[in-house]
Amino acid sequence: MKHATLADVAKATGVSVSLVSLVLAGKAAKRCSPAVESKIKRAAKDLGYRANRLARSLKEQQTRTLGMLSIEVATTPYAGQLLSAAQKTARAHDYELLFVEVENNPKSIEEAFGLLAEHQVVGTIIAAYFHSEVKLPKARPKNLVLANCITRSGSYPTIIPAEYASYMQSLKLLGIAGHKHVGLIIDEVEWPAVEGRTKAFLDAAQNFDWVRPNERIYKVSKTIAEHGYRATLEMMVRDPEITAIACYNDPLAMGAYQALKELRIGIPEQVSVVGFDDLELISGGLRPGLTTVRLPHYQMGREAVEQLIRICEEKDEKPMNAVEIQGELVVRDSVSVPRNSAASYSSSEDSARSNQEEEK
Amino acid sequence: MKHATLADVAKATGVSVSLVSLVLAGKAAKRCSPAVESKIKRAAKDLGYRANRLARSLKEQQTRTLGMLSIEVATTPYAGQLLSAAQKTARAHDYELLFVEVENNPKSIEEAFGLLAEHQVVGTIIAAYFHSEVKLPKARPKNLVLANCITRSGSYPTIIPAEYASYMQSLKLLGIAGHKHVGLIIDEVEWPAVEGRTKAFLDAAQNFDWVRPNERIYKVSKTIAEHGYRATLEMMVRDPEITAIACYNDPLAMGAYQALKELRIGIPEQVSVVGFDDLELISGGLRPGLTTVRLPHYQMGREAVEQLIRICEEKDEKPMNAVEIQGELVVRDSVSVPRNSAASYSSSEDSARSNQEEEK
DNA sequence: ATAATTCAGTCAATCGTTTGACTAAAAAGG
DNA sequence: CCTTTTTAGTCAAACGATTGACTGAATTAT
Repeated sequence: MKHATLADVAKATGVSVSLVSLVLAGKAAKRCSPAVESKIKRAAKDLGYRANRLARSLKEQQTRTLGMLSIEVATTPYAGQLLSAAQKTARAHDYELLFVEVENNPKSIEEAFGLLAEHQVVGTIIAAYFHSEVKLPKARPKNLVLANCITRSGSYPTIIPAEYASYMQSLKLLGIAGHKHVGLIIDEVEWPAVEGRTKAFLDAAQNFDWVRPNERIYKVSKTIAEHGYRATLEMMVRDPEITAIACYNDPLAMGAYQALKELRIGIPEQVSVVGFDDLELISGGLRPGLTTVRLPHYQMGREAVEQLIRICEEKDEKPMNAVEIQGELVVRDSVSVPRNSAASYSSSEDSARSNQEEEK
Repeated sequence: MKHATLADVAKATGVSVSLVSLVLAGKAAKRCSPAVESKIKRAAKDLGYRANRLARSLKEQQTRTLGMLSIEVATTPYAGQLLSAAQKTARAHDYELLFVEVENNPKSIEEAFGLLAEHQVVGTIIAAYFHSEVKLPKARPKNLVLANCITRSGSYPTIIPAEYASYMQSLKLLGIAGHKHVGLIIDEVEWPAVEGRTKAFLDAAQNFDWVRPNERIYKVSKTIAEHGYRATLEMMVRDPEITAIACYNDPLAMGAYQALKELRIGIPEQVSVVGFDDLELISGGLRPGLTTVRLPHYQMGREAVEQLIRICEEKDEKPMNAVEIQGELVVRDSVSVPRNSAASYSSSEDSARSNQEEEK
């Protein structure tokens, strides 16, 4: 059963297609008598009339569809946030989202661009799941916004997390609490995110007079719990003065917890821990709850789409280049003031006290 | 700069629009000389011609767009899998995915249906992020497939996880290992998933002669680590004979780990643990690695789209109703044979041995 | 009474693509 | 040489919605 068209409504009402179109679009100013108008509206409703957007867009030479290019986005926990925000925001402006997943290479992206072109999208968002760099093909659509990624092959409006400022929030918390011996566990690969957070660490160290910060940066090859565990073990044995561990992300912090618990080091009584990302599953699931920073994936999705729509509708006077969105410090229970003295940690169980304290 | 159209290519080549269309569609059988044909193809390439799908679909009275209705899907870690699979599968068949997120109520779904109708989608998938029930509005699109959810308001092709069989795999592992005292931590809400997994537990109990299974089901109001922690604490204190804990999902298992570690109960030497879902962040991050079951989100997405396309193209002889997809047992290190004797657990630290053993 | 204006609509072209029907010229057949 | 067939194309209608230009009747103004 095909959908009702304007012609169907017109026939049912006994008027011309034009009039039905005008009335349903609310543009029948003085062209239609109230009686006929309501008759048309009734018939449209009865027939379940829905405008055919293909036809409309063809005539208007303009769709209301946005392309959403996701770079391998779909397999990560954050992905949904951004996508969800993008879709809802688009919807709120009466735009639709054509979702395409691509790989992070110019060829795959070019192919997707072509597809989107066939669908006459008016604008395109490229979103990555972690703050990364993307290489674009030579042929590019005209309205393009980047979310959570950057590119050197051109200058486009870009929405990225404020790595430095966001991370600084949790580091400041450590600094204010009085920590002087802080270790950092971070990815060895020089992502933009790594750069910003490392700089934040070093600046915080300077501001708060942290001791030997450069020697206390532990690099890992994968930012997963396992590596956080190993790095923490190494850190605490080599450098028992440390009273706080800043982790590049929550999975690393999860590993840090495991190492600290194994060493019978109380969190946060003996060592404070901060993470990054606020993966609720981890940060909310750990005991004690992990103090971390929530990255604004939802806002990034929203901002990106709003920006894109502004560009598409040419409401944008001066297209800005990169907007940084600040994360939000989520305070749970993994940070306290530093303990007084340095302990000597080995695998011995001299201080199982910490766990006792937790239980009371 | 508008896109090149058939007319542009025709003008550039000096032939009619029809011929260009025919040639580019490969339907110019005996209607075109080889010379002209290659001239047309050249011009099309040079101009970067891309067919306008709106116009094509309008003419053909048929799009190649599928609607993807996600029920609050986008905020969960699994979401991406399903979505990614769906998009890639659609792409592989030259279909596009129009992504819309909805709430799980008939009104929101009806609104989305309307939108999709305007875009003339040929088929629709409704996907939920956990195996749940959805209520549909009266008005429904004709080609509809459900993924990871069921409905009582009609009969549609449905792709759902095989809860019973999937969960049974991990329970069987416990049974074969020789466990007789197994506890279950499960959601108190009667989702389809809860039903299937509870039945699997009871059947496994029967098959393997587990002791008092009915008394060993612990219900939680939220399936998060915190509640798994509390349930495990209660379970182990009230019922110290237990040698294995089956958890409804991985976050609960994460909580179980925390409780067991706090009680100084070694995993898996003293108590084995199994989870469900295989949230890599948790299952791969815990120490020891959590043995769990991976739900086939990727396959569900793929199957759903393939099924839908088959229906749309009417290749489907007898439309099947519900297809259950089996999960995959992921064996890590949280299961071993049961310890010999029941210990008495309190918060005392008599058996810190377990942790020692792990480290050697 | 006539002209001007308003009212209540209709007409027709257009967007880009597809495709069955048509045609003019060339080639083949008798 | 005339007919038939093939080759190499063109024509035109259609899909559904939009909208400026138009029209015929009724109302108002002069």
